Amino acid sequence: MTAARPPRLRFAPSPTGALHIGGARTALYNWLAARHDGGELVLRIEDTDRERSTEENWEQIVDALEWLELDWDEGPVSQFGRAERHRRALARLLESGAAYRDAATAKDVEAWKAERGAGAGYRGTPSDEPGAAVRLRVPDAGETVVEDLIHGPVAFPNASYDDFVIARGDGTVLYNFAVAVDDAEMGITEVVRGDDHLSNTPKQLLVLAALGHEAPRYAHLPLLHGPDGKKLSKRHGAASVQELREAGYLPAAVRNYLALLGWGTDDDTTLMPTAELVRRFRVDDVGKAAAIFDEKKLRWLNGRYMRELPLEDYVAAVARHLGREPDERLREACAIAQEKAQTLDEVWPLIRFLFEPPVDDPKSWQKVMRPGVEEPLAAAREALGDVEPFAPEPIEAALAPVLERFELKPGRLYQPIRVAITGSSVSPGIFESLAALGRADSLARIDEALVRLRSAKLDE
RNA sequence: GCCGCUAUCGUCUAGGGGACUAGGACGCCGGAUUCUCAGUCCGGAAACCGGGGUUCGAAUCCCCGUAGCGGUACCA
Repeated sequence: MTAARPPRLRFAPSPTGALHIGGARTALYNWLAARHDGGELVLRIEDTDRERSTEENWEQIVDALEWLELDWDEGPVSQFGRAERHRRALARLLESGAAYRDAATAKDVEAWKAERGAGAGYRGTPSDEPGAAVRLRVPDAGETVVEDLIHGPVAFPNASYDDFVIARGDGTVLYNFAVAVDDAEMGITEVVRGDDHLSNTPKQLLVLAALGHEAPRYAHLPLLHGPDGKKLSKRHGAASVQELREAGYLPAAVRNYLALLGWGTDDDTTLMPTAELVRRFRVDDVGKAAAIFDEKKLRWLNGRYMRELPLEDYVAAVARHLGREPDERLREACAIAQEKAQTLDEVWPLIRFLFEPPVDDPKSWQKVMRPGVEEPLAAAREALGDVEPFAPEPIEAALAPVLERFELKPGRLYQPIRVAITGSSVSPGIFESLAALGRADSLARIDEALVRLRSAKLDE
């Protein structure tokens, strides 16, 4: 047994819109780290910027996490809702002299810096003016070191940091202050977040030190980039969790894929169910380099998960995605399509012919309904009329003599049948498709195709 | 500008001084499965950013450069 207490982590997104894939990965890593050690996960929404925080954005985050099936033990906690505690901490710093009021504006700070030369951290002058912001005193000498779980120790010279603003003139606090106070007061032991916070960490460490709090352990995750190597944005296709859901991906596959983006095992296992992820994941093993989100691999992984799903679950997932009832017909349709789709989105085109008339696809028709198909197709129709029972194997057996009689390669007969009953040259296995459609509909559709074939001939 | 992070096939990665003729996965190319597509199976092409060091030996350690990224707000 290890001496370490179970860790307490937090996922702390700002409610500025849909949860991005990068945010989702951060959430997943926090969740995995917490579950791996039997720790706790707190969901805290960083909403101290009132203008950018809307209720709708809150819901989007919660909704995304729920879809990903990532649960939390506490929250969602509103950071803004902890304002009173922030005020108390602020008062303490003001009293001890660790922080001071300064009336300088951004312009003043700029001027100050222009005078001292680049690189010098701003140092203000205490003021009693009403509306003055509160700044933290940053030491001129020495450095602040972040002992990062992923990067190792990273040193930042104190002189390069401004006496930064921790509270606005109106008394509301700023991010770097609120985060430090909350992490400490909420008993957070491990902070796992994006790399973009690494250079902010010294500020938080300084706040923690001024307050006399112990610092949590930090792990800064490399950022995720789009296929062009740039920071992930809306331009990169499915960039949010919601878009992933709409594109027909399975939560379990997304978790597996996301886990592998920046983290790997020494044996390079790729397919890892969530339980295995929980068992093997360690933040310390996360890589340092930014990764690019590659939807191709996600598709492949998703296909693997789709095929391994028990039929009941598969039907349920497809029904939910299509907004249909998981009835017997859908169940039958899923049974013949499961091997073929990589995303839930790809299922409907394959099974559509079981619910609607054949699609009108001129390309398929032209490619397959060449001169000479009429006779064998008519023969196939006759053979199909006598099949008993109307099931895959008997159907195949009934069609074999037609193949022989016309000396056709299988595709020469099956493709026309496929186009006749589905309208498309792509479908599940032809025998399964016929059986699922049923004898009456199958024959009727082949008849219609024959009529169309004959009238086309007359037109020539 | 200043401060910081990062750098292995197209992509995700393994590898952390000799086991590297640099391994796996996705993707790609070719072949097989004599019903399409998908799947599956087999085979193939494909990488240590550049330059200096340290060392008997460097993808691995150090330095410089280059590139990418992040921070530098009374945003988060």
